[in-house]
Amino acid sequence: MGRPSLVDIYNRLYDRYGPQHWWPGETPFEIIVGAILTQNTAWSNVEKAIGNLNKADRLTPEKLHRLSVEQLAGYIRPAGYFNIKADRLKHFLDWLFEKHGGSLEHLKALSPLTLREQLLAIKGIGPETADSICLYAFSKPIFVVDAYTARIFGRHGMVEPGSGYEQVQDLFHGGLDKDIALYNEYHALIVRAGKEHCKPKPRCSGCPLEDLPHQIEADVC
DNA sequence: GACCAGGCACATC
DNA sequence: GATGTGCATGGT
Repeated sequence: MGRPSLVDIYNRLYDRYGPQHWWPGETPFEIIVGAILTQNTAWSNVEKAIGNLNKADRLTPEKLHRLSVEQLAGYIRPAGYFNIKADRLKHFLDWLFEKHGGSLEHLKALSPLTLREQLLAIKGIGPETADSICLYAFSKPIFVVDAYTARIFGRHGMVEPGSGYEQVQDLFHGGLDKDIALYNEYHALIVRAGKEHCKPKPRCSGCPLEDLPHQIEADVC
């Protein structure tokens, strides 16, 4: 088996797992909040935090913006890192209201790269969070890279070991059609496969990509 | 109890 | 520029 294309790998993942129905958020704003809360955190914990905000009827930009950082932290506690994330939500909301009048429509009207650049300038929003917001909240054609993406494609020798975020992203931007639905589903499938088969300590057995070439022999279980 | 989770900022070398 | 550390809850 030689090196497969990105599309081959996509098909293999899709055949195994089927559509993942991402992003599991109701509205663009809920997706943005979820993107910040899910930083290094299991989605099940994020759901509890978002549930708290929903139950308290706070899940709009206006209502969240009125809360103090301490109040925010109280609601999002189950998501972990709640002090830091409350601060990050606050930074986003302050920026949203100061620079864009609190309007998500205003954000949606920005070009993909302008939106990405502005999001990255907000303290607490790094490349993955910015790109998740661009793709999943605003349907911008930007591929989302996460720890699983780097790990899986690194272990299979498709990106150089130690590659940075943009280098991994370039692989996908260069090798795939600029297709929002494809970007959306591909990232979700990578996360799905990673959860089951690509832990930091390798457990490749049963992985749909198990028989593909691996970079480091020790990475094959 | 150990390990892991859909990162990021900051300190230090 | 690379590498290490703090941040925290909750599931397996």
